[in-house]
Amino acid sequence: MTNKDNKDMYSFNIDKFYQNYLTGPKLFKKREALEPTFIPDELPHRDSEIEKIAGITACALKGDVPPNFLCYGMTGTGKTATVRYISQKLAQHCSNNPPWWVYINCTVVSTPYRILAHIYNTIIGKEKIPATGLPKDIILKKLLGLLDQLIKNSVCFLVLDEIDILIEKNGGNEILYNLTRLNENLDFCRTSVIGISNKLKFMEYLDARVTSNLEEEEPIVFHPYDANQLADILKQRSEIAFNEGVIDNGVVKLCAGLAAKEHGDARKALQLLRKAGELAEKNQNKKIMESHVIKAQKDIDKDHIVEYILSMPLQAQLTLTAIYLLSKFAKEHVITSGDIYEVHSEFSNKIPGLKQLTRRRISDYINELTLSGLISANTRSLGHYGRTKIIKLDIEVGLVQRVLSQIKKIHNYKLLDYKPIVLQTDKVKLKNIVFRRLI
DNA sequence: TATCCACAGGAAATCAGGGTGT
DNA sequence: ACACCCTGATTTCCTGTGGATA
Repeated sequence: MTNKDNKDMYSFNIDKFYQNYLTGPKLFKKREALEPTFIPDELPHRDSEIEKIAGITACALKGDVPPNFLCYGMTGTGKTATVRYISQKLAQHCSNNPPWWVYINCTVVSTPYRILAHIYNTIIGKEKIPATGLPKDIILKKLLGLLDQLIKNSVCFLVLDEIDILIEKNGGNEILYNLTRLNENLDFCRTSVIGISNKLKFMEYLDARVTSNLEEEEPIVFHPYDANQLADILKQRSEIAFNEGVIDNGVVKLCAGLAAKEHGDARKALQLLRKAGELAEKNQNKKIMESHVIKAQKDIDKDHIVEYILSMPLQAQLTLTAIYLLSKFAKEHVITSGDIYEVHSEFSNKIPGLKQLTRRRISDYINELTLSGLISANTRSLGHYGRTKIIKLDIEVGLVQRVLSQIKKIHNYKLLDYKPIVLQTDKVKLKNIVFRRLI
């Protein structure tokens, strides 16, 4: 460690900071209004979607079975919000026996077993079904019994958010098949499945029998918001979220514009505005300015990367570490998947108890990192020297360095201090990666 | 032009770790 | 204690392949 590594050391007076913060200007009135989970009284620019869904679900008011249907649209196009909005409205117009709603976020609740358990536990209101252990068919039977017993003569909506995640795993078709035809085994209760997906083509991976069950109605497509619509949404929310007059002219427009560039993502727009507000408050500014938005934009991108890397499993983090080391020290060379494997293998000698992975597994990790946008990979043929993937780090080296050094094992075993030495054994490729401890 | 490297990446099997009811 | 369940991570086995080189 040299002095210049400590350049961002400075003295920070936390007491003073809190004091100033408390006496400084108060911008937020109700911060939750900018959260993605917040459902406002009115949903601007989603009239046609609301109308369609209302039409499909209205028969629940009279106790009939609403058909299963799907909602498509990119992230931040209001799919989940609209469905939740409808559920609130439906309840308002249903004095007796209002429908039940079970929300299942398939990112979190991602296996057939857990979906069944989640539905059961949500309805009964406690953790009655254990997180693991029982056979699925037993739980399905239990669930059917519970539905008939507790939700007599009413409807239960099962909302499967991010339903596409389910199909990618095996068993996804089976659980969807079961869920979409629960009614055949129910006497008193009626269920209806609402699938929410941000991938349009996920139906292709679906079994034909599930498709027909799930597409009893035309899928409802949520189109991205344009900049003006985003501005309307932001205006509406900011009136709830902020005190009067704290937003500078142009801030809303800027947020809307930036988010519109990213496929009209309302979530992003709201996040920008919130972050900008937080920055302004932290700096004790009286107003949120455009400069705060610009800064917020940068911070959000960084936060995403940091959060993502820290949430990865250790082996994935080590794969990234290998790529980091290679791109830091072997600048003049290209990085291949074989190199990454070699370097990663070295790690398993350095960290006690760490399993050495196979090439196959590393290949999967490389693909995951590529999908996440942290790296990019191009398969290239090197003729007699085989075919491989050329990997490139897509984010700033310094940032990767900082994040990786936060990871305990990587830090404790000083992996970032190792240096892969690349010897060129032939003119085409780099090979024979040897590790040497740096002093 | 056939060859052959160094992988890519699909499918199925296996393992370990969390559980269950009897 | 025993037989069995569910899941996620990984291994095993495998077939496929672009294009420089022989």
